[in-house]
Amino acid sequence: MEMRKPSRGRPRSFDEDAVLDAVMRAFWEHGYEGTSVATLEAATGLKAPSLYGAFGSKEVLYRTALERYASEHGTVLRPDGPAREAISEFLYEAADRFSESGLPPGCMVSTAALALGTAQRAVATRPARMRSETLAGIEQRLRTAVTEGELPAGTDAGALARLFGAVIQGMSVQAIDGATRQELRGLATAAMAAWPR
Amino acid sequence: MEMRKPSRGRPRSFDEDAVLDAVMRAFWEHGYEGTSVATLEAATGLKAPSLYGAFGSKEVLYRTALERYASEHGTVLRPDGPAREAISEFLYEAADRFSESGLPPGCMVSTAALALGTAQRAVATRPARMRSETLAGIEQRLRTAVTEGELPAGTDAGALARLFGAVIQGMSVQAIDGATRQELRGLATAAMAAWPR
DNA sequence: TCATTTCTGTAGTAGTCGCTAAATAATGAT
DNA sequence: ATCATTATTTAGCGACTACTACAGAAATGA
Repeated sequence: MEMRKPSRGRPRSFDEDAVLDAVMRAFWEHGYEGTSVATLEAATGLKAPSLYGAFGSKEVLYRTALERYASEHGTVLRPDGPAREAISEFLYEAADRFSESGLPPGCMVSTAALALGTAQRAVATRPARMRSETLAGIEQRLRTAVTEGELPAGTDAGALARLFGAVIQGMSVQAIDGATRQELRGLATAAMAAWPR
Repeated sequence: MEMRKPSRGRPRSFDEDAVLDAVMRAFWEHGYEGTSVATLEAATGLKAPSLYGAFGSKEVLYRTALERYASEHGTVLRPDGPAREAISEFLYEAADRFSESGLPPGCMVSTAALALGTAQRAVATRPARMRSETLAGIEQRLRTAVTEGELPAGTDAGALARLFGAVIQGMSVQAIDGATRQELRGLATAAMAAWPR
């Protein structure tokens, strides 16, 4: 992907990956507008020009951090096996991830950029698309389960997908509000009772 | 509640209630940090000194608007009748309210102040408590339903309450993401399948 | 009419926002 | 050593933030 430039000139004094990790945590915890460049300086130990030199702008920094979050802390639906187990695992994994000690609570995507000033609306587009893709992924999985007979014909796959998506998003809110891992797991268990039979 | 001051001096040139309504909509749509005083001036047609004279500060203005939202656009659990119907109505009413045309989408409380800078954390306290109280209210209603035999003994009322709370919160996120009223109602229907039997 | 009270608009405050020009430092190439 | 290139630091940019001193306007009671 990334071309390693032949190292001419003064080398970077920081590990770009570690810095991006710190940036991600800051945005994860305080959101886009709640995280100032001064906050990022404090979180990374770098000065603004270094951040801007390495990444470009606060907006790009946020997007990069968001992609990193998705790839390192995101949850994906297991593509094989029964759909019911895939969904169940998905919910329990979310419960665990949203309550991971040493990491900010909740999901960076679920609660990202829900309320923004008009100027920064461009920032909200990407997380909104991520949420949309998650819903679509769940729905597709459920549709397949219907055609394969795991779910009864006539099951409203779209509504069911929205339900499980809502459960994830609500778990994120409750994690931020201080719900424990045990409570989130109980929530996941209760949600699985909505599985059609 | 409010003492009407004996009207000496120049009277207000604006309807305080209408102004507070406009302020509420602005905060509802753009959140606390996403709404600047300049935004509020544009939304109300007033200048800052009038707003500050009538209310006090942006923080007080937000709290006042939030209380107004809760009393005028909030949903309460019907205290009588079967718990199942109360919860069901609660979900459908939320689906309708979150997709009311002419009003901002989603719930001002569910998605309020989830990610804030450390300085404004005081603002997040009140909506967080409101969410907590909603959860507690649902749980109490379910507990009663267990003791009255409407729900099977051994039902995890706490987990079930968290589930329905999460559904509300997730519906709010999806409403903001553009879900239609019909889709939200379908979500509510799917959620009610989790009701123990 | 006059003084008093209260509100409104003008015009600003100090502080923070995201961002960057310019100087300095550290490296590889010659 | 000297140059070219890149990174970091200092210092500060204009724009915006929440907020307010002040003066004028509009109502009141005396």
